[in-house]
Amino acid sequence: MSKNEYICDCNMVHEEMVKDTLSKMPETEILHNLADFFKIMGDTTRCKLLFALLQNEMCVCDLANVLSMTKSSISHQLTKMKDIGLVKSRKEGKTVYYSLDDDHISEIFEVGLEHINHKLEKVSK
Amino acid sequence: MSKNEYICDCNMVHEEMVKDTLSKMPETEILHNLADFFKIMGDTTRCKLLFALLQNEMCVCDLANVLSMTKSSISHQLTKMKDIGLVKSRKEGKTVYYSLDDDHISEIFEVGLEHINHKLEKVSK
DNA sequence: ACAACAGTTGAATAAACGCTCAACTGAAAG
DNA sequence: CTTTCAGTTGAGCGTTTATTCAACTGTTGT
Repeated sequence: MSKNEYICDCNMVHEEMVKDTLSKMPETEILHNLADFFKIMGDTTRCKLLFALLQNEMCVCDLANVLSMTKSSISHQLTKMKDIGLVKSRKEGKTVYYSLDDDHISEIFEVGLEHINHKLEKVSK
Repeated sequence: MSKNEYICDCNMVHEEMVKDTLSKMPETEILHNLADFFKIMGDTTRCKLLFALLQNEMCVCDLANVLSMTKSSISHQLTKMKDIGLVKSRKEGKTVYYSLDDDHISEIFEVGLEHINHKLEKVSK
């Protein structure tokens, strides 16, 4: 693999390491799904929804009141979260109850929260 | 807490649960930081960068070649990742080496990857 | 049959975001 | 001192995205 096979216009390249990393890189589809998954978690409104659903199964009205937002915007966000497999829903009469879909979700959410608290502690010292 | 204290225009509210959830809800600052943190992980380019740095410390040129992208766009993304505390850097002459900042990062990345693989397996069955 | 209400949906708008380009900084080598 | 090159930076462009608004669906109670 000669330097001119590389796309980027630079010479400071550790060839072996680059080759090795490329060989281990997961498929684009997987990385794309992973990024979409984190992207859905990457919004304050949806983080609040996740936290609420971490405590209890809740209906759209409950969530709208917890977040002080309209049913419409909550519903829009829940749809996205459901599409990506973060939450699931269950209908009971007129009411739709939402809950977390999978144990990985709460694990990731909590490790993330731990990380943030750890960072904030560091800053305050 | 009477129903007209709620902001949302609906009656189907489990008051106790809503009150309880509100009392446990982390500070806005924390949830905002958490969301920003996940948002930064929520991009295919940055997920690739994280995966690469999970293998080895690398310079901008290495990363540009691994991702087949310009140094400029890689540098822009690394700046964001550094701002949020995902990566750290070290200068050696003209070269800047980047690496993951914290063990939480690799943990969250790997649990996320596990989650995605788990989902994909389910679909293929 | 009809009113009331939980929830969904689509279009519209404004803000946020990623990549590109070009100019720039600063360290190393001649 | 000048050239070279790794890396950074800011403006500009097109795309994506969260919220709002209004209209709609479907279930319940009268």
